[in-house]
Amino acid sequence: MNNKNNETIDTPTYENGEKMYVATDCIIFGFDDGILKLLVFERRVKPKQGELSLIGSFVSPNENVTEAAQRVLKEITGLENIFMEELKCYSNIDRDEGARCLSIAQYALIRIGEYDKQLVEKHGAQWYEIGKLPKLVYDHDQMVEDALERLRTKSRFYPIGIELLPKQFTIPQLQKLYEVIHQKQLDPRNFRKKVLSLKLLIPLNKKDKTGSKKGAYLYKFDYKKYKKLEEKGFNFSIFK
Amino acid sequence: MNNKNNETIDTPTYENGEKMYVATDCIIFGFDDGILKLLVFERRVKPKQGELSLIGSFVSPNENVTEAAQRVLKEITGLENIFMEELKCYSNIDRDEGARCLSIAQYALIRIGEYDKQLVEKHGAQWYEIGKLPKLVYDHDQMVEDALERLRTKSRFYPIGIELLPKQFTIPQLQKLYEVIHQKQLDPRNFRKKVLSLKLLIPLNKKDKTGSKKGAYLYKFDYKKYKKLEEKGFNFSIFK
DNA sequence: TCAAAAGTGTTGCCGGTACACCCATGG
DNA sequence: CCATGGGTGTACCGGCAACACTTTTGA
Repeated sequence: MNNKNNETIDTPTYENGEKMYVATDCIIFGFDDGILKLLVFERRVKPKQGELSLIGSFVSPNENVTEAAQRVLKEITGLENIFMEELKCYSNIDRDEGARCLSIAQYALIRIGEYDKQLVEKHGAQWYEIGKLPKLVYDHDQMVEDALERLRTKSRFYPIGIELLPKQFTIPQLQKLYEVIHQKQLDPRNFRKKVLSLKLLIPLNKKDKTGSKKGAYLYKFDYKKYKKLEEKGFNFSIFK
Repeated sequence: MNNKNNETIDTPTYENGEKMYVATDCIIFGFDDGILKLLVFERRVKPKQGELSLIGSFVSPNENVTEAAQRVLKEITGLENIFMEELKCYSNIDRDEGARCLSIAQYALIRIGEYDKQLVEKHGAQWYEIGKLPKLVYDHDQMVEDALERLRTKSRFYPIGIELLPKQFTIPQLQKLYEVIHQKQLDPRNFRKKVLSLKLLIPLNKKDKTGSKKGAYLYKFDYKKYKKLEEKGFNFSIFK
């Protein structure tokens, strides 16, 4: 047993490390009338003035990464307590030409009717439809691609899609959301049957008439019941 | 449109950020004769000398986080090209009392027969059975818990469990692995039927006699075929 | 009155689950 | 020869997929 050969591992003293800048970037999804959108931000200052980027910030000494992302999100949209999840750490050495800087990307799902439009405008942020997104700065394109992939895989087994809909929503709306996320047409009869069989939608006996003349019944998601089921290993899967 | 109110967001100049130490820690799983194990490491130096911790390192200026983790893994086990995936970034401000330091945890799945025993011993690392694990330093307990959770959820839909078995394995071995990971007894007849129906195991027409007198047929996993299926949205799920 | 979307029901089939017996072999 | 684990077959049932028609109502 000899300590000298492996000092870099056995002795993680701080002199061995080099400090780095740590940022967080938010991939903010919204769903508006059948269209999946992303909130991006036009840089008003150098470097890369005028180019599009995700919304982000450095992580301050007095906060952890999650708190930093929540702070940014609130500053830009006015929203708190929204669905946000860590995506991945981006750490390539040349990802930011200015200095060694890594970013922990987080993706957020927001109800597009609820954000503060004035705040968003003030920060030069705009919604872009997924698929019509221009080039973003640095590795932000990659982040968006990865976030989309995560949204697809995760929404297959967890009801996170609900976070993109208004708190009261109709079954056709929910179906449309799944179709857009998964790029796949679904049979409305089977979709309805499947969704209702899960017994996780609470009928509100109210109709939403914006989508059709007949109107569609509104539901809300039974979060409490879902939480209980989830603990027992239940999976909210719409697809087989 | 006014630039002055939002400089902290619109102008991510490096003066606004504070640099931090960035580390990576590896949660290394192994599967040995029906038992799921973790490779942990006894610290030989201060601080926290003699206590148990995960294997980790600071991220150097000339490498990204993945490379750092691969470096550590090779230094300790001699292994390269093994399954490793980012788990989560741990960034609480007081997680390391010495300095502001965040860690990007990665979990790795290794074939327990293949690592370099001498190297492991030299670094003071040892295998512990999951569930009989003593307290680890800092937030490493939390990392292990999160990694286990990830292993459970991910192995439900992706064949990552295979990474823990020898390259040639038997169906009873595979079943045992699933049982241990998911803490659940499975019916051997149904398990076999299900696994074979996926057509992803290549029979080797050889028997492994270490487990029984009769011997069990050996198989290997068809990675190429799986890759193709995965691209089409196929899911390797053993459970419903 | 009609176009457009919402809502309802049936059937066949595949796959999951439950369950019992024979096989091979080393000791 | 027998204990131990490995391997095979069947029958039932529930859930998924495919598919056509009626309802509502604003324009």
